[in-house]
Amino acid sequence: MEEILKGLNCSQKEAVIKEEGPLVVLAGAGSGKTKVLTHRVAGLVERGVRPWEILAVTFTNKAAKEMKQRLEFLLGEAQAKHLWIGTFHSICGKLLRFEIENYMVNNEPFRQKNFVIFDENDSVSLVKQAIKSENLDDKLYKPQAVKATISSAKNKMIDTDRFAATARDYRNQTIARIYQVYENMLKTNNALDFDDLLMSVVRLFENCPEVLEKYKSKFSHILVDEFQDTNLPQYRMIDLLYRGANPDDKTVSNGRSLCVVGDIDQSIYSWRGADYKILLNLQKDFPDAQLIKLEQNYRSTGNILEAANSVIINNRERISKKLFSNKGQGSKITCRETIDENEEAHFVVEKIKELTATGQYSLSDCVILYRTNAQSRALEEAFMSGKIPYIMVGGMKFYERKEIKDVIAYLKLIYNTSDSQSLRRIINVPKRAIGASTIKKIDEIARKYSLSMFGVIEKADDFADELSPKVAKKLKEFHYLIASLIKDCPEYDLSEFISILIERTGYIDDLKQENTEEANSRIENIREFISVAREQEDLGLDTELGEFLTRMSLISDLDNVADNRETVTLMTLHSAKGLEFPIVFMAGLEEGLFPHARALGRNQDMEEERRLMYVGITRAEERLFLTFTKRRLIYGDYKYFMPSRFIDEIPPALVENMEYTPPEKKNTEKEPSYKHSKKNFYQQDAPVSNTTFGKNFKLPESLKKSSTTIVKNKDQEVKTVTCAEKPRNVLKLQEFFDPGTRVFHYKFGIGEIDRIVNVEDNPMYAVTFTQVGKRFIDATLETLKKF
DNA sequence: ATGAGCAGTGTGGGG
DNA sequence: CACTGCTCAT
Repeated sequence: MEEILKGLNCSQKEAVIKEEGPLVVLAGAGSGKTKVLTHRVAGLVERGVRPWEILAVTFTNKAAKEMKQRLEFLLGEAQAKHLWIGTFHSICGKLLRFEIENYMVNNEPFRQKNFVIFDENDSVSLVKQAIKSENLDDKLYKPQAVKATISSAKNKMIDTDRFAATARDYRNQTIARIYQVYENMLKTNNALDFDDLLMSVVRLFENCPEVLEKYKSKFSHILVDEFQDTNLPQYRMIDLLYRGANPDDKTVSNGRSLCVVGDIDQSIYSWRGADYKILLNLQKDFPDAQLIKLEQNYRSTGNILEAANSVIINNRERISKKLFSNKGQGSKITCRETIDENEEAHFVVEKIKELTATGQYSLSDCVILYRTNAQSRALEEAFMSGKIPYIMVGGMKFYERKEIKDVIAYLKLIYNTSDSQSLRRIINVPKRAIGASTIKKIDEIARKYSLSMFGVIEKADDFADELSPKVAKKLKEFHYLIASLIKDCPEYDLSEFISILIERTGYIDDLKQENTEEANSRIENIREFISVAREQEDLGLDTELGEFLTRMSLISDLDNVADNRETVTLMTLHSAKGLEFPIVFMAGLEEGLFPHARALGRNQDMEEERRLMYVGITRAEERLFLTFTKRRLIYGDYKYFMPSRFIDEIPPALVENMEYTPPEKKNTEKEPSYKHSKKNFYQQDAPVSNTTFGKNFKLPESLKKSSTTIVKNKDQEVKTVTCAEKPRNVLKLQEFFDPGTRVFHYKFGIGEIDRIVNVEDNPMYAVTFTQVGKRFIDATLETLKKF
């Protein structure tokens, strides 16, 4: 225990020690709340609590992973692996996989246990189908907007009946109809959307006392991180797990505990139903709760902290709290106005070059935060031109790419043939001459006979008067393909099975025929996906298809951000929650962008914007740069902006302004050349550099080559595969690099080959890159060159 | 059934 | 600007 308490301050110790009952920790930014949580878990285990009795809920998978790692260190792997650590969504997914069939609605299970999870795209397109099937105009009822309404209802635990009953106007009554149809469709697809994961667990607990009792007695100690971002179903779930169905039960606290950690100043997810009032009201719900405040900040310098404090005091709805630091004043905050988003981006790039030039800071010390994803484009371009490696969090996620979604759709269909969404996605990919009209017909038959679309295809012969023999033949072929895969799936490891899948479906062949840069990169991505599966097998993760698919649905891009990479990080302010960096740039501080236009004039929303500002500022340890521009390209034309009010809320004494210098005055200064000629700046350094580019990275048009995928290096002989029409039949006398060879990859930079492995009969290099870590690279594509 | 070309519309953030 | 969806020709 002494070991565990070492290095903690008084309040932190108190929070770690408390044995029984409810505990609320109000933890300011950088006050060591993660430390409190992990040490609390370690302390419990040390006191004899069994690891599997502890449930720790975090906000992101990344945070969960970090916590797990720290606990492996503190407790050893043997103990740590039994802990239940995860996000609400992943824990719900796991729990439902076991228990969902116990939740009965009208005498049948709410879902079968092989349910699939629909992501946002699937859900929106399902809503769209629902709108169409109700013969409504999807211009009047925009699928996205309707989905958002349904989602917010679900986050308030409002089911279809109650939604219909409380719908006052015609529009909402119509949405109620769509909601009902949408729910029916989810059910026929045996699918859940993200919101359902949470809501279903609550309903399960409410409707099934035995199941609740089972988990209530299992989890005697519950910890929740980032509690200010909890929504109603999440809170209900925690409340039910801790107190059970009877909140007045006084024996609850016997040897049990609930510890929630949060900071209402960092509540930034109200738009998805989170409500910091849940945290504020916790002492009402739990009168015996102990309250601990952590106010010492161990992260930021005085100036940064003071800026954060001065901004957040403008919010009216908050508990007064003032963070203090013992790090000294530190540097002033730098504020910079630029002419447009390109100059803003170049300022950031040049500043980073300057800060890292002396070796005092490394690229991984720097982060650029912005309000909207759209802002990333100009920044990315500037980093590419400036040859600074960067990694972008968010944006296009790995599993959101077409080819990955396609492969996952195959897997989902194989796992759960009721999933007509996935079937629609891949029934004609690659082309099988099954077009839109056929799909429509299948859908109609499916509705008529209450079958899944796959069910219709299975029984294609029975619908001879509706499907022509030609079509039926094609469908039978497709059915045979899927059926054979279903049959063979259990016989193989997952990674092997995926190889077989892309082989038999002809997916890779199809891409190979295409023989374009894009197709090759898709092939690479699929191979990487196979490697992900393989790696998960190696790590001993559960690669049973259902578990794997759940994990893939819930993984977020942030989770893949590895540490210690020599790259700058780009991300939204929302993604940055819980992270810290020595140097922080906040870009786009303009009225209408940040605070966002949709928050102007609405006080509640404005306060949330301000909390977002607070989150941004408090990510910084040593240096903080704020930038804003006069004009910005939106929808293709320029809009003009005023500086953000949040800048004015920082005391001028803390700020050092770097005024914008008009171009004509600049000749005498030693400013970078980009200010003179934007065009030149983009054109000057064309060749691909040894940098890591973001996942959205596309080669500039000028660099695209049709015949090879390798960018040649002047002084290095590189063999390139000359791609004929059928590249796979070209006789290749290829020499492979040996393990240990230092290599260069156009996307991942420099690395070293660990070994050569075969993935679906394709040689692949397992390479550890300095910047992106371990990757599998197709050896036949020869994208690697000796370094 | 498929693909090219055009018109219309949209971006707040994320599991 | 970028993406989707629709129309029309093949």
